[in-house]
Amino acid sequence: MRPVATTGAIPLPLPQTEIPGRLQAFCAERGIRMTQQRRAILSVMEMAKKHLDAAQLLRKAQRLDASVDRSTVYRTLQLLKRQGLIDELDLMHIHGEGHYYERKLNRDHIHMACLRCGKISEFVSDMFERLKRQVESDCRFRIVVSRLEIGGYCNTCQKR
Amino acid sequence: MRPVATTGAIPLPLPQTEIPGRLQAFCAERGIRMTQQRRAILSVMEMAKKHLDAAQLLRKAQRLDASVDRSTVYRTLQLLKRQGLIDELDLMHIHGEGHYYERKLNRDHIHMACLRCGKISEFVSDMFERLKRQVESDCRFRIVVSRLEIGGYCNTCQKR
DNA sequence: GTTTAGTTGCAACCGAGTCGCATCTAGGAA
DNA sequence: TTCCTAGATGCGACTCGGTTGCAACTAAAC
Repeated sequence: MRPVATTGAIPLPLPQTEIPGRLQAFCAERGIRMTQQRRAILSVMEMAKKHLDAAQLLRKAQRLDASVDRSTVYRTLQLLKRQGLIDELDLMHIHGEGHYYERKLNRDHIHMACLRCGKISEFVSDMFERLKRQVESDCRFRIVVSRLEIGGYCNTCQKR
Repeated sequence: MRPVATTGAIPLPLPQTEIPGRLQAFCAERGIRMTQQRRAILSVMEMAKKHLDAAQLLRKAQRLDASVDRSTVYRTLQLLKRQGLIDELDLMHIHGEGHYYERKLNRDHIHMACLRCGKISEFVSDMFERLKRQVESDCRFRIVVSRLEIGGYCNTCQKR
C-alpha cells in the first residue's frame, strides 16, 4: 500500500503508480475473468502517470495488444467503475465533454483544474473527510462515491 | 436576496425560486442584449423547481416562445456559465451523460444523488466553505467554481 | 428611421459512449 | 489433455449531447 499522508493538508503531486499487477490481483480475487485485452488495459491504468481519457487509454492499450477495441475499453471501464476500482472525473470539462479515469487510492482527493493553463493538481485534506462524515450523519446519507472538483487559477497563472 | 442559513449544517430541500426577473436584471446590468428567446429561457431557469437538463429547458422554454431552438438554449447556457450566473452539474450521471443546470445562489451547496431511487438532495455546510478556503491558502489556488457531488444511498433507501 | 453588431434558426456535423450480433476464448469439468 | 460453455471480444451501426457555419433577423445605440 502506497504511503499516504494521514493528517493535515498536503498538496499532492500527480497520481502515483502502484504495485504492478495490483488491479489484476483485485480482479482475480473477485473472480473476474482475465483476458489479453483486459490485461493490457489494466496495466495501462496502473502505470498511468496522469489522468487518461478513454481515447488515450485505447491508444496506449493498443501498443500492448493491437487487437484492443474501443468498445472493450468502454466495457472494461464500466466494469472497473462498478467494482469501485477506478474513479471517473470530469476535470471541470477543461478539455471537452469526455471523462478521465484514475485508480482509486485509499484516500479521496480534491481535483483542481486551472482554467488558464489546464494544469490539474490534487490535494488531500482531513477536512474533506470530516465534511463527508458530516454529510453522512446530518443527512443520514450513506456515501458510496464522492467527487470534489474545483476550477480556478493556479499559483503561476495568478501572477500574470 | 433569499435568506440562506449562514451557520452550521442545514439539510436543504430543493432549489428555491428567486425574485422573478432577477437573472434578466443581472444581464441588463452587464449590458447583455435581451431577446425574446433569452427571456423565455431565463424565466424557465428562474422558475425551475428542480434541476433541468438542456432538453427539459428547451421544452419548457418553447411553451413560452415556440420559436426557441435547441442551439439557442445551448448558446444561452454557455453565456450564463461564462457570466457565473448558473452552475453546471452532472448529478453523478444518474440519468445518462448529460448535464443539469441551476441558478447560482449566494452559497455553494453539495449535491447528493441516491444511486437507488435517483433522488437529488442538497446540503449547505460551513465546513465546505472552510475546506475551500483551505484549498485557496494551502495550494495558493484561486477558486472560481467548485462542485462537490456525492453518490450513495438516501435515508429511505438504506432501510430496504 | 437608419445602422450594425450581436443573435437566431436551421441543418449539417462532431465526438463520446452504447449496443446487437457473430465469433472467439478463459478456465472449469471430464 | 481435450471438451465445453458462459462470458468477452471486434465490428459496425447507432444514439445522443453538444457545436458550428451561414444567411436572415433584430435589439438597441445613434
